[in-house]
Amino acid sequence: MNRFNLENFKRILRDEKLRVTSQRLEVYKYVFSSHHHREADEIYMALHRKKMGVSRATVYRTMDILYKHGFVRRMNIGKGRWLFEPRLDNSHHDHLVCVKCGEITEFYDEAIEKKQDTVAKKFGFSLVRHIHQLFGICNNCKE
Amino acid sequence: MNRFNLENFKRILRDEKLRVTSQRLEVYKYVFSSHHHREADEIYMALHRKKMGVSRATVYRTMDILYKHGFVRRMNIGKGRWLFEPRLDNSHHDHLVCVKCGEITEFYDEAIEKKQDTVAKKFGFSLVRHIHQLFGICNNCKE
DNA sequence: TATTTATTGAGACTGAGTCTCAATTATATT
DNA sequence: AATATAATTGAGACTCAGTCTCAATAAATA
Repeated sequence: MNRFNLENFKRILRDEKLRVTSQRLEVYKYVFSSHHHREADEIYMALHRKKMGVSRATVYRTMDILYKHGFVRRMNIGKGRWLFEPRLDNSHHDHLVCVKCGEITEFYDEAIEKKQDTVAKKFGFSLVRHIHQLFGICNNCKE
Repeated sequence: MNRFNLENFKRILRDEKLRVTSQRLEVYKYVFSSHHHREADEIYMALHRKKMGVSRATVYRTMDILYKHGFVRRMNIGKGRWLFEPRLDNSHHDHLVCVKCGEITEFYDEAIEKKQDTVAKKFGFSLVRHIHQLFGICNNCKE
């Protein structure tokens, strides 16, 4: 069973003495309605179009909460922009990004994960998190 | 011998029909005067303090040229900011970043590099480049 | 239900980076 | 060397994703 469901989101809000507001729930529902990787502004615009009455500031604030509690992952895509990805399951993975069409493919490689721990240990680091993105040209974009 | 020396920078400018200006050379010299990882604005401010007469726009434009020709690597550090790193040798490496003090340690792991190629091939990607950063707490910051 | 206090939202603000265009200057041409 | 040509420069306006403000609103609590 997935930790990152709506009930757990509400529980965390209560535990943190944050209020369970309709705006926060709308943001959660939109982000978790698909596997899509989305930008914050995209989320704001979508809710705005649907007349959900959620302001830009609230979208950003809610995405911070979701991020801090591990509900979403965040990818830096340059120029100060983030791509958010809902954790629909608990699994960790990294990304392959097509530099032509922007398509994102997820991958997970046990050997790489283990090697990272080895490297960190060698330099006396306690690993907290990592970023691993491979950029290339996907099959569809090769002519 | 390092490809990324001043003479090669000048040669590339000429080959690309770009002019060899004193401003471009000043930026190059500052970036290649140490191993430091620097932000574009830091480079601008340093040259400004030294009264080198290089504008912010020119610093950014020159960093683009250096980046496009592989003279510097670029790390996205969030909020639309980049950290540039001179390639004082030809070697590729990735980074360990301390989340407390910001210290950056370079690492290179042959096995990880090879595994990346395998992963890319599996998904039909032609690898262009990659980002691999490990975040943790360094020895000095553990109390 | 009244009270308390976190949350919201319109819009101003931030700041790294980009762009504009007249003045400057590196090259090419003579 | 002088002139012509066209790339480059720089001051400062602009961009725009994201942040902040603060009066109004609405959860939670008594």
